[in-house]
Amino acid sequence: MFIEERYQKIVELLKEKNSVRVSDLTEIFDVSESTIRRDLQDMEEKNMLKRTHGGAVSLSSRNFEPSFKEKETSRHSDKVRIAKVAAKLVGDGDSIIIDSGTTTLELAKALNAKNITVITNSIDIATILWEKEDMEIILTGGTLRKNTRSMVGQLSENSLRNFKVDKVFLGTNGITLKDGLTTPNLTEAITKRTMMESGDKVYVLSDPSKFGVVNFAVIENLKQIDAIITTDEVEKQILDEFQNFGVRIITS
Amino acid sequence: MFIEERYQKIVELLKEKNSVRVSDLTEIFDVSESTIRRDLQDMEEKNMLKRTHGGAVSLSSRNFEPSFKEKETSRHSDKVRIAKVAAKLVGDGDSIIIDSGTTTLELAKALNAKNITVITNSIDIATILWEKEDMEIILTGGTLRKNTRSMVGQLSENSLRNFKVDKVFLGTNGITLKDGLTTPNLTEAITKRTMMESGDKVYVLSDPSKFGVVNFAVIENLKQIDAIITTDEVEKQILDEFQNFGVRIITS
DNA sequence: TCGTTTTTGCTTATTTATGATTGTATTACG
DNA sequence: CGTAATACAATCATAAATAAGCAAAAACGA
Repeated sequence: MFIEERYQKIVELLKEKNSVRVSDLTEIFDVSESTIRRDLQDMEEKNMLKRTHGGAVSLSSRNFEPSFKEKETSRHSDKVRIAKVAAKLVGDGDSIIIDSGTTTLELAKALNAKNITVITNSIDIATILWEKEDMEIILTGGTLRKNTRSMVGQLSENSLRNFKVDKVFLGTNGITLKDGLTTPNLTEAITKRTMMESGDKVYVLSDPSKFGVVNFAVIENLKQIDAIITTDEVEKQILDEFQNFGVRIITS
Repeated sequence: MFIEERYQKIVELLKEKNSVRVSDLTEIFDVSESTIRRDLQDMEEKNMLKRTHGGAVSLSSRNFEPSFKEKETSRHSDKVRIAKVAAKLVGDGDSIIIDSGTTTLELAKALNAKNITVITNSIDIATILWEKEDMEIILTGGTLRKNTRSMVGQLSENSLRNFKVDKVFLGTNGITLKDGLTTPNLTEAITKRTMMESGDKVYVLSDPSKFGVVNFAVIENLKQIDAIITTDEVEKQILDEFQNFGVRIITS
């Protein structure tokens, strides 16, 4: 078996399982650990995978597929449900803004409208959309915030001011009646606010854990929002309060 | 049996088995190893297969897209060498622009100056730099060009005009004395030109295969360039011509 | 026919792929 | 928090595969 064939096979294995172990690969190919390590090193240089202690993971899985643990802890299934509802709001030919965030990332995956224009400040969302056909993708630019992999700051806001889109899909870290939408980072809050100003309709995607949470930086009060998309796990009483306040609630 | 017939037969074998060994082919055709190697070398140049140590594998099964990853593997070592030289030009505290491209991607990997600011229009470069410490990363924004994974267009140029950096590192698809720097896409050419205007020093990273090549869209003539970084594989005579023209050449 | 070009095989020095070994780094666990 | 277990990089030796140069054979054209 040639090196090139091993590479192919490793790529295939990564597609199936998202990760491979050095020890398994030595058995599969019947070669030494040195050889496998060299293979992985080579493949990492060629951007074919990401090495880890003990083996390697596929690049896409690293960025987009939440690991097993993450899925358990961070309400992944809620986010997928919310994203599917949000995706239905996007019609063929729409232009939309998608904010960075884990829930909005799911929205990007779920999008299936034809011929749409998407503006985003998230590198991960751009990478997801990159593989879809029939779509114009515009990135806002800006300073890269490393922990959210999003572009924020003045540059980002300047770009956003060039556009008026049909719909804006925002993520948030906290949402209450009194303080509205909040997030831990001021710069990010300002970017989100600019996004709201660039859209006709503004939707907030929020899993149940965000309700009642207040963070440092206020994005905007609820009056500017057209609807909050969440799941029916949120207590009915809380949702009613929001609706009485004039905010539309869409549950999945 | 004619050479062409051997070629055909090898292609057939590759379709069946996905890989062929030099040793098997010598038996099948009853010729020497030298002959088989020459055949494979020829066929690789004609993009009929991919050589490996010991034989060859078929292209189709390997990678369905000869786009980005494929480009990366061709002349990869050249690119790494060039990138290392370029990386040395970056000093602590510098602000630089890095253009999109496979060679400049290697530069991003090789960067090791402290406390620098990097402006780029490449998602892949941003992703590489994302893991490094001590670095501010600014993305230009713009429309996503799918085959180069870069941001181009008006938005990109507007962003770039906000900055004056110490050094600009550009990729190119072709470089000649007469036509200067050229690339196949007009929009991308304009973005590159804007980058040049935003920098004090402009360096072009070019592997040897780009010399003498002219593409559709002219980026800029050579007068605007401070130096071309390449390898010593380029014929001395050609490099001399460039130097006589007033362009500094840095080889690795 | 003769000189030229192409194709081929052989030889040798070089490169590549691999496994083993050793000391070091990272992770897991009590 | 410290220690054992595991994984790692770096280095070396070796065998296989390769590139490059040369010479012979075959094909070709005038």
